[in-house]
Amino acid sequence: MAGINKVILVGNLGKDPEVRHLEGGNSVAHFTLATNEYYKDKQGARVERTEWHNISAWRGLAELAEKFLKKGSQVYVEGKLRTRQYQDKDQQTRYVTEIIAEEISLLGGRPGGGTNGTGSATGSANGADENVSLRQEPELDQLPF
Amino acid sequence: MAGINKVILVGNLGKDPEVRHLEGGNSVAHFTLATNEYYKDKQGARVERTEWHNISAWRGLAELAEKFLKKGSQVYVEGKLRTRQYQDKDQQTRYVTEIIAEEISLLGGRPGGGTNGTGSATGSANGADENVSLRQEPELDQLPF
Amino acid sequence: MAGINKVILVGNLGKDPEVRHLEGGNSVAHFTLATNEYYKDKQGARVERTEWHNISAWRGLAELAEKFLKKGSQVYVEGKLRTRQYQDKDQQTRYVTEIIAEEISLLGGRPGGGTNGTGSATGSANGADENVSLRQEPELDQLPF
Amino acid sequence: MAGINKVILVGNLGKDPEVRHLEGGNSVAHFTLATNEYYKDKQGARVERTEWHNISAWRGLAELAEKFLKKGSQVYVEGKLRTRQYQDKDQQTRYVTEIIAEEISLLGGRPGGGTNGTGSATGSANGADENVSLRQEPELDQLPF
DNA sequence: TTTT
DNA sequence: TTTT
Repeated sequence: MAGINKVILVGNLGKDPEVRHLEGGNSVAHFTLATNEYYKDKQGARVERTEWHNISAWRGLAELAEKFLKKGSQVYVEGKLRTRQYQDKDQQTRYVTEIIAEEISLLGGRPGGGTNGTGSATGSANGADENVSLRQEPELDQLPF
Repeated sequence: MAGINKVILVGNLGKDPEVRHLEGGNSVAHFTLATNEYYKDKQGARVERTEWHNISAWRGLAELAEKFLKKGSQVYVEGKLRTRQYQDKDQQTRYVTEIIAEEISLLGGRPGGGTNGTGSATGSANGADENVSLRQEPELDQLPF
Repeated sequence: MAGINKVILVGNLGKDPEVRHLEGGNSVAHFTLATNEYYKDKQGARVERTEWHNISAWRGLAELAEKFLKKGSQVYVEGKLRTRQYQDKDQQTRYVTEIIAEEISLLGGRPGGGTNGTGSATGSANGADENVSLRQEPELDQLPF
Repeated sequence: MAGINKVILVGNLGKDPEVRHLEGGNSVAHFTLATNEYYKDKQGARVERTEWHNISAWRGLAELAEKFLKKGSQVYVEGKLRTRQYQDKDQQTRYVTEIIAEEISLLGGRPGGGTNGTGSATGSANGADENVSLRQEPELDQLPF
């Protein structure tokens, strides 16, 4: 029986996305996303806690990430959880959990959600003036699961 | 700025939950949840892929899990992602990603979604005839983050 | 700027779906879905409250509904909200809010979540033994908005 | 059996919230939220479509709305669907579907997502500099269902 | 490593 | 009635 595997995040990119263009025309972007939450501890002090998420975006979503997202951008990400295993340098099996993006939408107003270290202060260059949003179903057989 | 960190799963338990009763009256349940998906590969063959998720449920949700969930049960789980780090036996830092449950709802009809290895074929004993569903906000300062 | 408009429901069909096959090969299914919740009133008495939702499913999702869903079936429905206006018999403008389905997944175990008034007690005929689940993006320009 | 009734929206307020302070200290805010989507029609022309949602926020969420939200603000709203019936001026039964908010989070960067008709251009007055976010379970027996 |  |  089919199940549901859905993640919904709203947060800020920790760094500019890293994009790799694969042989065959495919491309993939990776970035980390911070989601903050606030609560009071037993002493009543306000505590901030940040959770970091590993996001993978493929094909059209990788292109959107490359063009429009950068360090600090506030985005909505919807996707699915996937835990991959790999061998570390000591040949130990390790696991890493990622969110495979299925929808990305750039949030925030005019001035944009972040500053680009490399300059390009061209007004709302990466702001959400335009409609920066895409939904894309994963082509599962093309992912290196 | 606060973010959104939300996971929604519908799947089946891989094993009976493991419940620990902590000092101080707190309790925590752990279980794994399988979400299946189906797709066609390039040759058009039907492929099934199973993703396994680590679920942690605290306090009231742990009690619900202990009483009503077992291997095979079909459940709805809503929660948040949390990646913990720990030291493995070689003193290497390792990471594991879990879903901290905020809502659990037992799905499925009368006969229940699973068989209990220990017997207890008492009709709808663990079926969803009753309302087996609970939402509970995490008390963040009480979790061993 | 693009927004997010998402509905996630788990509930039971109130009646068998009504399916219309439109000219041009398109088809649409309508059904109502009940979601129950339980709470205690001020006197501590347990109260059940049922919310009814109007679901519209198009094309492949309409076919899935026609083939596999019936009165009582427990389903997961994901979709988007849409409020339509129409003229009632007195030429008054009226509004109705529907959920346009984007994903439907039949839940529940072997015997299935419902009985079919027309018989067909063929074992797990409409149970979720098979993978009865489909995601389908709406072709917005083909919907009669 | 309990169900799931969940709505997730990201959009912009059409007007400032209307807040009523009820006898007994309770309060409720109403506002409309626009979610935009973009698609291409059969001729390939880009079309924008706006869906309007009726949001009701109670108690703490009403106070958050009153203090921090205004026309144009970009917000995340999570809640549940509820269809109310009422008698119109001709004593006809009418229905209206609302989203009862359970979580509201103000999105957007410094300059804030909207302009206040009454002035107060005080920098980030309504921006999301602060953590403007609240989750609150509905006290169902206190809502005028 | 983000954001406020 | 919003936003871009």
